[in-house]
Amino acid sequence: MLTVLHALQGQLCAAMERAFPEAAQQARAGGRPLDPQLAPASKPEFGDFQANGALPLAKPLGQPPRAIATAIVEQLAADPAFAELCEAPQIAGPGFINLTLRPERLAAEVQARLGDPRLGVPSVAEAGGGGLAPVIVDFSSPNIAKEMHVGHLRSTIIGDSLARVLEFRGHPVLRLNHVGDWGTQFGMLITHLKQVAPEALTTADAVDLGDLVAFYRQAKARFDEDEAFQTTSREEVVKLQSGDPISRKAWQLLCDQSRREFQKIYDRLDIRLSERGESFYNPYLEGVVADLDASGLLVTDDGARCVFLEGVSGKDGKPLPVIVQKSDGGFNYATTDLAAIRYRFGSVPDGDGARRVIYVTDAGQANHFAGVFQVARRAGWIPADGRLEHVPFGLVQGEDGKKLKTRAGDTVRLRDLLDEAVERAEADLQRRLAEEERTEDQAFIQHVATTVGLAAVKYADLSQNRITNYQFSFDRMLALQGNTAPYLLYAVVRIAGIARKGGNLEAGGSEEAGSGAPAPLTFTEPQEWALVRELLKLDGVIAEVEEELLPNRLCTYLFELSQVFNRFYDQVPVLKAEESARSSRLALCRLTADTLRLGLGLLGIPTLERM
RNA sequence: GGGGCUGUAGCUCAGCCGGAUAGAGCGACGGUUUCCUAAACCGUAGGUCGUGGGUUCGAGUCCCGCCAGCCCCGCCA
Repeated sequence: MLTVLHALQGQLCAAMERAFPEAAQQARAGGRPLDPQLAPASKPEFGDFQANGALPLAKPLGQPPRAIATAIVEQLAADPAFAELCEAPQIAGPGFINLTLRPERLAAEVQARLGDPRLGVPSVAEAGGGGLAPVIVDFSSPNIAKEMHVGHLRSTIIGDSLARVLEFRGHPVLRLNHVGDWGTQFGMLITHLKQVAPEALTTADAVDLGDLVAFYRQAKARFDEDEAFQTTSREEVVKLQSGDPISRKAWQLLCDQSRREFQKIYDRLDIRLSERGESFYNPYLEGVVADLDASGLLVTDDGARCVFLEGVSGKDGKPLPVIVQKSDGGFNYATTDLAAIRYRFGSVPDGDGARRVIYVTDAGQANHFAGVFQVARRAGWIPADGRLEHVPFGLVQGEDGKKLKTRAGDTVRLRDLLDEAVERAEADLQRRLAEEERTEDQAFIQHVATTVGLAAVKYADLSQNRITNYQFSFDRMLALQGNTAPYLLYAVVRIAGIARKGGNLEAGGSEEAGSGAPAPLTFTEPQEWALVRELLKLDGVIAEVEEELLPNRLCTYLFELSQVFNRFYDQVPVLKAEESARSSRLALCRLTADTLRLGLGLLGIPTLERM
């Protein structure tokens, strides 16, 4: 419906221009051309669109807003292109102009989508031609020698979904896993392992990952207390970063082991990622500092080299620094992040040539990224048309409203959390099968439980506005009613049921064999029209997610679509309908299923035929 | 001390560029099944949008103050 919206926008602007030429000219001269304030109708009874642009004109024109609206409507009515799209506009309330599309236009839009694998969502690749600049989505980013936990869940799921939406829109997307595989933490770990488990540094898988995690914790504790250990650790970092073969080998083994473990999770969640860890940027760190120095941004303070931020003051009103080289000469995470920005926007042989870079990390890093982004901007590393965006998200909390922990008080491992979701989904399914006296084989039960369990975890996370903290609850996410994955999956299953019971969904608008052109779609019931209007919103929703990077907007849409469909399903017969209505209703079912499958697919959620 | 985010129904949350009577789901209460999976549908009750100002034709939405919660703040990431 975006194309219709654009057409109406143009017609409204032209109508306002004709109705109030002087005001329009003045407005243009003032740099603020008249705006019809066209938007989707806020309520179904207002039609499809509303234009509120008459109201703000009342004061400057010295006329009542309804009179202004009337003048605009008169001009609109004189436009044949408008008359073809819309019924006669209604003026309502203080001066809103309500627009309702002609039924045959709506039916034609549905018809067009039935034959379109993209369901009416345009691709930037078609429009812009080749040579599109890549979009980078930086997400997940676990740390080597640590297990993935719930904290990584949000980044992984949100990042994956955003990448899928951008890919669907036709952007070349680089999904980058900026794993923590460098820096002080490795010095600590290697130093500690040399003393307690030297075999881990020379032999693959000599200790298992759980032990490695424990060793890491011990190393961290020693680092915080023991000065001699700190010194040795720092020396170890220097050895690693300068390429000492023994250190490199140990590092490689540890990374490989962790990587295999991460990959199991990614495979389970069907997430594709290219690993490009912090270590990748090691060769560029000195160049970053040199660049900053050359731009005159660098200041040495307390022995550390830093850039002082503009507009951000810390204690005692002093500007806040971003430290890029520590007093011992080492680099830190800010240096690495700066090197990454420079590389990602850099042109192709020595960079990615990206024009949009998106970081999906927790909101706690907002200050850090704001600082790093400012430095990058001042250093001139971001092209004029480049977009650099931090996509923050809130904490995962338990049902007590505190940070999610196990009963024993430990961090919840992602693996365990996914297991539990699948187990609970299976228990629910078994209970339902027993109640309904259905029998299904083990493969079916496993497949449904796995799909529903993982879908529930993903959807619960994605359906919430990411900026707020998110209260994790198995009971709520697996609930069979409400804004949950099972509710949406069930809508798809219902349509699949219609297909199984004899509804030929693939026949397009027509069921008549041999008849070349499809029979025209005819809709009579309000539930049909409600479904038609809902289906046509898809392209606008996708455009919004692409721009705002809020997957919950897509979730809300899919939930509302499912609700409208369930109402239709409940109140309007499909298979038992008279022939002319039957084929049109089957077409609606098919488009609904396709829309739900596509939308859920963009959330990383596969659908089911039966459940 | 400085900065960021959040505050909407009993609970969990939506609310798009400021727009008409603030919306869902859960929970509560009451209905619907000869019919495509009732994992559904229909209805009722439930609100000082933290609070006080301001901007304007119009504010949950924008601006300022205050209160509460969470998070961050020089050489960890």
